[in-house]
Amino acid sequence: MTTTEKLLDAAEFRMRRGGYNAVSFRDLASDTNIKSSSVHYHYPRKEDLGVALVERYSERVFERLAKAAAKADTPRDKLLAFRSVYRMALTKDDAICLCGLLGAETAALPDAMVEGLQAFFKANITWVQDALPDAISKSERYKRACALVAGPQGALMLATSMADKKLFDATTLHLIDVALARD
Amino acid sequence: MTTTEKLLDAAEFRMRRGGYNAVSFRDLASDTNIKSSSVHYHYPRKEDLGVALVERYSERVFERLAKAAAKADTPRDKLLAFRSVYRMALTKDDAICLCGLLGAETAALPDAMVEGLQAFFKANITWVQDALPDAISKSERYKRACALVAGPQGALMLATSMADKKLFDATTLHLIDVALARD
DNA sequence: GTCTATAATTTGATAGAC
DNA sequence: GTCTATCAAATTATAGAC
Repeated sequence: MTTTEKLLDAAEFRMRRGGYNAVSFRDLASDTNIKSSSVHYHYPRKEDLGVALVERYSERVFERLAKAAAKADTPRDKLLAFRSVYRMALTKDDAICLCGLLGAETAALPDAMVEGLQAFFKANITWVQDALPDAISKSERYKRACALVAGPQGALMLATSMADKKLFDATTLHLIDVALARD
Repeated sequence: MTTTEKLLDAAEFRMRRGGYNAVSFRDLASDTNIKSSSVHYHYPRKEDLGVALVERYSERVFERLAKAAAKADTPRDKLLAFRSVYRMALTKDDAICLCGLLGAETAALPDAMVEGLQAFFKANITWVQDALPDAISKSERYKRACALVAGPQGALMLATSMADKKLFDATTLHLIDVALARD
């Protein structure tokens, strides 16, 4: 594993738990057994690290979505695949979505990071919209896609804060069912 | 306005934009034209301030919910009232829900604050559950209530991050409609 | 790429006078 | 309740040697 990979892993772990300001160069240095000045070699400013993090996170999510969607035939299967990608954030990493947390801090983040977050969410909405049945009108598909992106984000936050992972499952399954109801 | 009120206002404003770590004693001091040591007189540790903030915020939300519910007859009207309380966060304050943002940072917050957040969300779920029609089974009401609490929280985050307030309206209205569908 | 060293600023917090 | 003064630690960041 390269140093930048180790750094991004450590930064993602910390940022997904406490947000942008919960990560310091010295934290990352000790996590990866180098000095903080060496961290600055890889990411001169904290903003650079933040942008790289959002970028890598986005790529990973959409890789997983592409893979999951390839195996899914019906709209329902695709939406369940979408859900499973975010469910993994909770079960595998015991954390919420990086972009969900940073999205909540949007007002205090560097512009370059906000652009990355907006691209992430826009792509999420488009993905879900395309997964919904053609039979539903386009404007209605957009609304439901927004609900299916916002819902799991809120469910991740709620489940983590309440220390109740089942809450994510129940909530998101309900959301999928209703999103597929006839127009 | 008392000094503690001014302090809580300033702290809430900042925390709802950047999270717990985006607020410093010196920020609050300059916001209220006193010195940071005087801020410590009112809230010795930052944790004390955080707990007081969550407490005041929770009280205000449930006051508003009680008022809004008193004027609402049908389940749909009650849910629209619930939505309007969170919608105000966006339209009046141009910020997301304090507890939604802090909930996302749960893993990095003092225990006493997390307890306050859990109480807030639990009471939210109960409120919505009670607002849903009796005709829906209790376990189903619980699931839908979770979705109706998580959904608007995610929608606030999404709308803020995308700088598109209409997104909140469309998303949450859809959520309410489907939550009222027959069991 | 990594290190030592260090700068400049910020942060949470305390002691004690008024 | 607010102030001055101060502290110890943490933070982002840079310069320059190896």
